[in-house]
Amino acid sequence: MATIKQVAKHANVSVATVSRVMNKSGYVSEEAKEAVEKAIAELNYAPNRVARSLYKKSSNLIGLIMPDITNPFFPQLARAIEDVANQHGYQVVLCNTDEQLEKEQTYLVALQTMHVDGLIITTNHSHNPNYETLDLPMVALDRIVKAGIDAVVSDGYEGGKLAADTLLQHGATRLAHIAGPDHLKTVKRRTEGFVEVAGEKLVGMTESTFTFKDALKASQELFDHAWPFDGIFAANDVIAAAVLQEAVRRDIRVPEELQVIGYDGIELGEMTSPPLTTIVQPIYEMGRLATERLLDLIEKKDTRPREMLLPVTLLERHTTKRKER
Amino acid sequence: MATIKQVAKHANVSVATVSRVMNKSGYVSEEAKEAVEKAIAELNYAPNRVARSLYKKSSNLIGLIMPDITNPFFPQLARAIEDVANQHGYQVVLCNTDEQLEKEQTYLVALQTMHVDGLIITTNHSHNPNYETLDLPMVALDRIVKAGIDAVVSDGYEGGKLAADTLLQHGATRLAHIAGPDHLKTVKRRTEGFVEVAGEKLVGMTESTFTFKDALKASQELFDHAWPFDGIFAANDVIAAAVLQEAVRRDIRVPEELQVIGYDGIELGEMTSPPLTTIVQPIYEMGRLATERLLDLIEKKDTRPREMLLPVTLLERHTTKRKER
DNA sequence: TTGTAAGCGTTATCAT
DNA sequence: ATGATAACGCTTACAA
Repeated sequence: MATIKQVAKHANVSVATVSRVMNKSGYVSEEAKEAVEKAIAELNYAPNRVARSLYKKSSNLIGLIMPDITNPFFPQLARAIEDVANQHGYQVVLCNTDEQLEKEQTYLVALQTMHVDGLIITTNHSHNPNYETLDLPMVALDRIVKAGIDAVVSDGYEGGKLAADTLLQHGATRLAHIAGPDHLKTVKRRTEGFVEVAGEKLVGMTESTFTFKDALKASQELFDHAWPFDGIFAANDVIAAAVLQEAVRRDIRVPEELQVIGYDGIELGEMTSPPLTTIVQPIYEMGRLATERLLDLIEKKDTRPREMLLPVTLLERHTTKRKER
Repeated sequence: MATIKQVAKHANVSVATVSRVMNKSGYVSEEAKEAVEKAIAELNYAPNRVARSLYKKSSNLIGLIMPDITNPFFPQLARAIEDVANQHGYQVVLCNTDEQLEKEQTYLVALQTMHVDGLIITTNHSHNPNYETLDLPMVALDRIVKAGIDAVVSDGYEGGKLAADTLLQHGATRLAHIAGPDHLKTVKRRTEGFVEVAGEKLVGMTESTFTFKDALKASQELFDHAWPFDGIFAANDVIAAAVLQEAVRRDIRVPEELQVIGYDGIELGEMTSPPLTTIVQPIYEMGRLATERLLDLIEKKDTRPREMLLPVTLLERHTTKRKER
């Protein structure tokens, strides 16, 4: 790769002049400009971002810290983030923490020493002392790290209520629920909302992680102990898929005998049989918003509100009945 | 963040000495070493990777170029890559190209100017002139870029044959197939293998992209035009899921009336009803191998073979019958 | 064993 | 309008 020095020599000007035309800063004669541009083209020059980083203390890199890209909720988020970052000339460094504090810690210093300009974090360790001392622009996504750190999340509480409402309105009278991991506050909200409106109608409830295996086990337990119920809300779509699978194994007809509603709106829900009714979070939108917010923070345009609570919607596919009346 | 200069002052030595203890290079007295280590601890010093990059012309960054992380085949790959990269002190920057030559091009220069040490590419543009001129270590993954570039792929041809064999052995007599996009050579191999052993028994065949919507459309067409058949092989698991969904919509019992086999072995296959029998590629393994190979290339330990063809296995879940006899 | 200083490729200040 | 040059934080000859 050519350097600015070579370009300068080639164009018979100084490096300062080359820098000026690259950055459109300061005065430069038409003549010089043309010579430089010609040299740049001929040498196929592109400025060395590492050198620029060193001087400017800014790398146009953002760090993306998530539990596990393999969890089907995250790829869409990552995609959104990468899209808008890229549109603004930033690249993203991907980090999978498996929710382990130690990995998180290691990444944090790696990211810091490479001078990323900001961080997007999807993590639960609100108590992680690291984030407090860190003075990097950052925004939490789908999780709330702590007051004082920007966050974008969707309205799980409303989502839970919406799920219960829907089930009830579609004629269900005995409701069940599989909650998500207890330590995820944003997920817990879904359960709270659901329980709130389900009230007396709630006849069974258990908990599961977001892996399919665990979800299957939880489903089986629930069917064993709490059956019969005619409406069930799962804390995410993966769990809902497990419920569905277990239901067909038991020859329970969905939605005639049992209606099921998932949560998230990931593509998986489209692929089950029957296709899954679900509460959709605007996942891509969340990623987009978080990244735009981060970029604003980085560029010191610290304007918009600090926490964004996005609305959630019902997507009726075929695991709920067509609305009565 | 503290700099090496501050550490030096704090420890009453020169920056050279600090550098020596950081890198365990050259001589340094026990005394000095201790003083430096103490200073490092006290100032919480971590060397600036940008500065180091500039001097060493190596960033400990690797670029990961893939079509779309949102496609369920890729997250596992990305995870594997990130895992082994991380174990070796490298970070990965994620790039989604949507298979667009132009985006690919843009990323390539961005990555190059930030001095990534190597590239892992999952792309089809074998004719992309960019890769030829680029002199960066790189390995192609799941795709073959061109002779001369390292690649790790799995044995699609054997996979296709295995699928046909299995269907036949399990009593199917009228075979159908939905192929993947024509421009993906590694995917085409699956079709070739399948067709090879299906022979006369092949009664219907069509083609689809890897999006679920398209796959559903293709399935419907196939059912409309080629029915009846009692065994079908889909070029990947997403297409297989579409076939499954369409089959239940038509009240075709799987596997009694129709056996289906997918390809890839992604988690989705576990979540369908019934769970999908599939040809599994060792996805994580492929990512791991590719990355290890890349790291070897980067570190000039250019030893192992240049192309790796990984074996594929049959995972019998419930869309095929239990073996007869 | 240790320190001085050049150099990595930029940007920006300050003369001219 | 342009060119020298210091500075960014590090590594590594080379000298001492």
